[in-house]
Amino acid sequence: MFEEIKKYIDTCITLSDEQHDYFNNLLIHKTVPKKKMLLYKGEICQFEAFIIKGCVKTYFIDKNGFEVILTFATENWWISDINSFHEQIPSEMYIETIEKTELFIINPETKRQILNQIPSLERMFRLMVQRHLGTYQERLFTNITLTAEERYNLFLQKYPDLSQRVPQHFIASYLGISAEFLSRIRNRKLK
Amino acid sequence: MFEEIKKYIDTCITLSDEQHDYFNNLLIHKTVPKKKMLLYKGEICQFEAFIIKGCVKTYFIDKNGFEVILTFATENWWISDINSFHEQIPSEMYIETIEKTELFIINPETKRQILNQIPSLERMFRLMVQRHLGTYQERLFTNITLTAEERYNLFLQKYPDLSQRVPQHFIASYLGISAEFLSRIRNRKLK
DNA sequence: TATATTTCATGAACTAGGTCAATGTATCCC
DNA sequence: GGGATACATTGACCTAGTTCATGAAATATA
Repeated sequence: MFEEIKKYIDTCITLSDEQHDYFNNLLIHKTVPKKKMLLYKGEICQFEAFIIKGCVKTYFIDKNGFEVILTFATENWWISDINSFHEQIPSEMYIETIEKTELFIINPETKRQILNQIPSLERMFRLMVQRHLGTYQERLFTNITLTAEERYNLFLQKYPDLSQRVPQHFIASYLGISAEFLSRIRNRKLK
Repeated sequence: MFEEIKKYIDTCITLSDEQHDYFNNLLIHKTVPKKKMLLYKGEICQFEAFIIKGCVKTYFIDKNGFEVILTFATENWWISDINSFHEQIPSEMYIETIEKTELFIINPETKRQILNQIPSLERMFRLMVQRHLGTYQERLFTNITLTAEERYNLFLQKYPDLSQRVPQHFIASYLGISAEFLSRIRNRKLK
């Protein structure tokens, strides 16, 4: 069960077996059903969660009440409203499962404990934030410079599995286009 | 000269006078002319810089060779390619001054020293990254959900001084629209 | 002061992508 | 298994924003 998160940590830093064990013991294991809200806008985010199995989306709601998906997260990704979690301020976004999802959860208190005990994990969490930042920078850039079709192709290339797993209109929302137009793009590509 | 950066630090953490002095003494003060490149894509970013006076832009270049401005930074902002700086990997972006600019510079070595001596500054730097992240999240959202005119109004409201300081076509680039269309929007607003 | 360079505005024609409405197709659930 | 609900496709029409050109201001530079 701890295999995947160990792998993830190993990509950031080197820990002893004891340290891994200490870390693992503080994780809270949880399974949540499909379509379950993990965070509402306005709430204070009390978790950083590592996805063992399943799929989650983070989104904003626009002025017409429509979802705008910011990110999908699947196996071996971290999910949280980082700002809300760290500063303990109300969240701007919603987080919701798309599939039945199995998670390791860290709450503010366990995080404090973990970092106290294993300061070198600071680096892993910093990398986590930086990777998020890089992802957003890239997405802003591609959203501005690429056409809808180019963005869709890029999406297929970067997340080939997601295009099978999540409904099409979620992908449209992520790409910033209407569901109808994505359908037309797909149609066009068949020819 | 150190007044502004002290103010900035104070919004994040509390330091003693000695700590402030220690910090200030490690800063490298530098003045660079207008239109000076601070970082090219492909280079490894060796600075985190606090802007005392002046204005800087960060940008990508799109497939047609056009600039897409990611951020403007002016007085009391930090500027860096955070990812490139921390991981010492090649940068994805360009950084260039728009005006004659006065900076405090921190290089990787001084940052190591500073954090060694004053670990509580870790928090300030983490906040810096998180604020950047929040900014990008919001921009992605507004870029997807708002019209060009709405985005321009938001820009005027959030950065009233910038609209006077930087050429219009830079603002268009930042907003993700053509310079011509921004001109039309402005014209429309006059009536 | 003249010249080159940037910057800004405006018109005309075009297109990527949106909206609305109708219909078809899965999927879920009792 | 059947009715409801969610999801995908398609057509017709619309519009926000682009591109290309041209000229006028404004700014820098010599």
